Amino acid sequence: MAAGTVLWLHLDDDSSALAQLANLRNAAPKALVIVLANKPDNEEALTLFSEGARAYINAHATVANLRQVSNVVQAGGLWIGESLMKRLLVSTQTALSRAQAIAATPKEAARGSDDPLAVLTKREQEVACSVANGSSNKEIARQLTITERTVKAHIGAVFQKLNVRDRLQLALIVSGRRPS
Amino acid sequence: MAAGTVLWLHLDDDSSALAQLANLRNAAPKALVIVLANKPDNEEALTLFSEGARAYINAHATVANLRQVSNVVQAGGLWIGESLMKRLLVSTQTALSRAQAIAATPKEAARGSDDPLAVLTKREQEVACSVANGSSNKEIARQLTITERTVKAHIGAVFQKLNVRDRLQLALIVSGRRPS
DNA sequence: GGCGCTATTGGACCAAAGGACAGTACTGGA
DNA sequence: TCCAGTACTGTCCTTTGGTCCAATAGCGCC
Repeated sequence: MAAGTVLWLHLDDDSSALAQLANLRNAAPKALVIVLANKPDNEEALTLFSEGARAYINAHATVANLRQVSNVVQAGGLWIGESLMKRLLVSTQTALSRAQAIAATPKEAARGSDDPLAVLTKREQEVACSVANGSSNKEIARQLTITERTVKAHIGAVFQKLNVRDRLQLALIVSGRRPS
Repeated sequence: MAAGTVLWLHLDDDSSALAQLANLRNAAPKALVIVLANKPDNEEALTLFSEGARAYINAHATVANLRQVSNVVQAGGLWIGESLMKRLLVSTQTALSRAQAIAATPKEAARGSDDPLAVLTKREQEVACSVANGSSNKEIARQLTITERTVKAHIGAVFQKLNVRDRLQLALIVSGRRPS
């Protein structure tokens, strides 16, 4: 397999993305791998980039987009989707400050020193806390006297910002932060 | 300034690189900024990327290289030098694995005082722990090589025994906290 | 053998959760 | 004044989660 060859890896949802990429890169270490994900996820993207992926993109992207990505990768670049970019940079920041925190004060690192809820708006923090207390959307709606729909909107925003897929994972993050 | 315009920012060694970029991006928020550094530095690069730079490269690179980078950026890509890439990914990795470790440990928290899981059968404890780790029914089914249906059966039994109404409250209990 | 507990699965059914796509309204800057 | 961010609401639709009823099978025990 010559260097410069571009390979497209369409992720199979049924097994570990990392394993799939690792396999492929084992077989063709020098290929430039573009990963197509059915359900793009920031964490997954990071993991895959660290395994040597050169691009990570929604499998349902337009042909034009795919061609563009291919061009970038062939030219030696790294493709990070527009939407991913912003958040990736944010998380890179926190990852860095965390890494630094670990190096500086390993004691604090054990408890997660920075507040993951900091990126959330006031309202988002409210719903996030309620979710973490085990409330249902309906209950939260009643609590805050807003529609269940609005609760979902806030929760959806929180999921994106904290990069979790459901309320349970959100609860784990929030309660891990404040073991009261 | 139209989106898609590429700007080359040759860093002045005498003032803060971040400030220089911030200025430029203020003036042209939508431009794609390629940063040229006389003395490339990974830390600096990260800072600049988080400020919205699209590429960071040695100012003394060959013309061919610069053209290549330009192509990548114009196509919407991100250019990250080889060494930086490696470094960036490593720190991301450690942060990730740490986050995962935190997310995966609530199980142990429950082991200190009396274990509410004691009333559960072995299998029920297994699914309860998986639930508390944020896994979906489908994932648990795969993990234990049983049907999703069976997972539901176990979970239902757990709900009754622990007197909770859903997986989130179960997770909170297993994590050693009380749902309010 | 019969009883109870555990583990497993099926089908049907309904509620909750969450995404996609849109839209209105207010506010604090540049 | 225009713009970005925040808060809020709507509809449609798909996926998950959870419950009910029902069944088969292994295991230890009296």
